[in-house]
Amino acid sequence: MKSKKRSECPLSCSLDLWGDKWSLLIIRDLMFSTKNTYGDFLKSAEGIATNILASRLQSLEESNLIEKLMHPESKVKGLYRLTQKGIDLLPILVEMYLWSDKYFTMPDDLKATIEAGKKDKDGFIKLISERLKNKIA
Amino acid sequence: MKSKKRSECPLSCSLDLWGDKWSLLIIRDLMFSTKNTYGDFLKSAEGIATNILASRLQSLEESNLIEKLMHPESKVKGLYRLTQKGIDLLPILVEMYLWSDKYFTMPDDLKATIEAGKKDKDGFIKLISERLKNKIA
DNA sequence: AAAATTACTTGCAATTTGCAAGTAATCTTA
DNA sequence: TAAGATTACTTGCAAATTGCAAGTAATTTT
Repeated sequence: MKSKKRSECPLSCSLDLWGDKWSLLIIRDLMFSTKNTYGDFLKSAEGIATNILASRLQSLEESNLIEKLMHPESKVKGLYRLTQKGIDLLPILVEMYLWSDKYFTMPDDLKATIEAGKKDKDGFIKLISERLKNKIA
Repeated sequence: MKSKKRSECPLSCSLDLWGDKWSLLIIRDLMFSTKNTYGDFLKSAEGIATNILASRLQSLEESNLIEKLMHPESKVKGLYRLTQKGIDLLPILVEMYLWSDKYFTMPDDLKATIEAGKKDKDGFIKLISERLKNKIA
């Protein structure tokens, strides 16, 4: 949460906001799955600790990458979603997936999606981006 | 250095390799500047600590993102350079710069470069990529 | 009204970071 | 050629962060 920037380098500034081992995984969940609550994120395969999750949600919100809303179905739950600033991280995530595809073995359930992103990157980004934008509107 | 993967998710696996606050800054230096020694990296604006630098150089080398060679001018110095695997991170860094350009103020000395990357992304990536590949060859 | 869910918070041990000082192997200079 | 300067690390230790196990508090369900 406290994070003064280490330099004026934009890359370094970006890393100050979301350059840790967990933040981008939350962004990923919001971007490519239907997860949008605290409990949803907890269930992700990496097994984030509850306190870390709370702290990351807070800092991502402070950085305006995500926002927290009332959950329409429950007063206990919150509902998180990406802001435009968060949606704009999509091209970075896509490039990360494409890099991964080259150097890791891809789980079967992701192969088709990656393949789509590889064949028509701009189209793929636009598609996902629009889908996310509709959630905001 | 010890880092078993948290899940099979390629994004998470990538973050396990270089998803910390320092690794990508070393990659950045190797990619966009002429820095290539331990001392060079130390001088970067962010002020990395000597032990962290040593530890990151080691883990990046273990992940085959960089390699350490003899320095042609001195036996004391080492010379680090990107491997092809490291060079392939370029599109990710470029997207990070483009995102930054939208949400941070860009230092003057970077504006021209970013502008080039924005106008012709693929051309820009190819140019830098070739330049780096020549160092390997 | 009691039990279960959901979203956190708290306490604490273990790991990682950051800082200041070494150290060791070259190089440079007088 | 001996003394000092460079370069690349390593070490020790305090401070910060992480990870885990237990709470807690506000709903929701039964």
